[in-house]
Amino acid sequence: MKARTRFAPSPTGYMHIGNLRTALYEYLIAKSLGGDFVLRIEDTDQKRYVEGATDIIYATLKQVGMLWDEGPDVGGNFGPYVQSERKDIYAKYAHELVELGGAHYCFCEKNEETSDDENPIGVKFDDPCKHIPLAEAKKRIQNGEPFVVRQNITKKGTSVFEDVVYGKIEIDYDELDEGVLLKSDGLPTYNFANVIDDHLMQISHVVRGNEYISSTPKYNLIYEAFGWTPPIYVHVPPVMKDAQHKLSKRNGDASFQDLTAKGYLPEAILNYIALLGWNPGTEQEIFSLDELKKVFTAERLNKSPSIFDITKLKWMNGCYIRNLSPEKFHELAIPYYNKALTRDVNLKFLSTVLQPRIETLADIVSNVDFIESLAKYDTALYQNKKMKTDENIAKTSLKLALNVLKNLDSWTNEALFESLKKVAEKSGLKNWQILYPIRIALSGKETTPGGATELAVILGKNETLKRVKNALELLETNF
RNA sequence: GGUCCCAUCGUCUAGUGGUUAGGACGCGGCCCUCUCAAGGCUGCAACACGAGUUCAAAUCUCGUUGGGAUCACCA
Repeated sequence: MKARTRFAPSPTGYMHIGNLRTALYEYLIAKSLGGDFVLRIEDTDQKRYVEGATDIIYATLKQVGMLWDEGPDVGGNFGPYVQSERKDIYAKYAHELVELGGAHYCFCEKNEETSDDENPIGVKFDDPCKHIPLAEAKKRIQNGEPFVVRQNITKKGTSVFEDVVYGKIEIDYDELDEGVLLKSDGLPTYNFANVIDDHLMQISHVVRGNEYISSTPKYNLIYEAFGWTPPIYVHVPPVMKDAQHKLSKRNGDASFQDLTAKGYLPEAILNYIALLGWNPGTEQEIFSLDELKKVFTAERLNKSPSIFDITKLKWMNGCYIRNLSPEKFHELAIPYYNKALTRDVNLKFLSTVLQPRIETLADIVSNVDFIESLAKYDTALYQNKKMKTDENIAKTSLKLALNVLKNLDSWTNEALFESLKKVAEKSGLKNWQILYPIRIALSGKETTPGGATELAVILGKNETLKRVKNALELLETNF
């Protein structure tokens, strides 16, 4: 049988990291086995539908390169791929399930607070409608009475099933409740739709969060009633924000969109989340999607929840940024330059200086602030024990440097460095006693991306000379 | 509360009866160096606890503790 997996998000908002990771594992299981990855939209809860949410799903999957073989937009042999368009299918199977004895019609009033006061935890709902004869129930439906289809749990004993991640799971049938399968609006609940769709779409591996473990026996009962074979189950543990809270949009935790907006690369995010709960069995950590397809096996998925660690993502993102071609990096950096800079500077060179130094693209902004305008700074910055400089040395160094720089025509990093080195030699100063003050004069900052000559190249000759002159004036009035 | 599941450095993890318990992030130190990064080297740091089984347990069993999930006309 061909491996087929599905990603079945409900269009309720943004793409969560946990969702995306589940999608990744689904994609990798299918692709590592040479199978198909199906996209299905689970929009059976009209109340939670969010306009535009499906577009975010499409866009995200495309950005990370997880292309689907079948789905609402690309079609396929098992459509439609949007659940609200499959209403008739579910209704047909729901009625069939009633005939088969796997469910019954229920006419009880909907009670929003069932799980709280009226039906306290631990007390199962015992549906009186279970005992209505089928013929009578059908008559009431024909008369237009609203109804739901509710599952029958008649089996006794223990349900056993095998999970790829968790192994053998045993749950007593007594624990299962007779949940609603088809709602009074005619749409199915997840509990029913997922079984029908997964079977009809010939899904071989069902990958989902481990919160579904305890209801899996109910799904198996439905498969059984229809005489269908249940899929291979792969329940994955959640991605946590900390030891006790799941990562969730509701808490304002980062979504994929938030991360890319903050300058994380889609490839890095994907690589990072692949390793949150899975490992290759080797010490390799950097993986492209194509590499993952080759080495992924569901058997190496972890059982326990993992905490999303932005610090490690940052490091990994830095690795990806450094591995970018200089051209690509420059292209990605431009929007950030446009945001932070209006001055005409050597952006190409700025990119080469920035690339090895930043971990997210957003770091660009804080790194280039001094280029746009030189903030007021304390001349104490010129004091540095290790560099053996202070305001007085800076004053002489800058004077010497200025004389050479103003006559220098070849404004490259190498040329600047060579000529300043000569200044140092002639004056008996150390290289850094010349270079350190220049760097301060050009930036007004203690630490900068790049050294004195690099900053000079970025700023250009005019601005460099201007800033050195200003620095000298400042030093002369104070010392 | 019932039931199910989980438990190795702060974090992500390797480990399937015999290892100096390995790697990565982070943190500290050193080297390199035109500040800071990057790169190289290095240090600190873990088997939740208690019984058992065994010549031998992070690994197997039981219990305890801690955590998570589930018990909707949400998925």
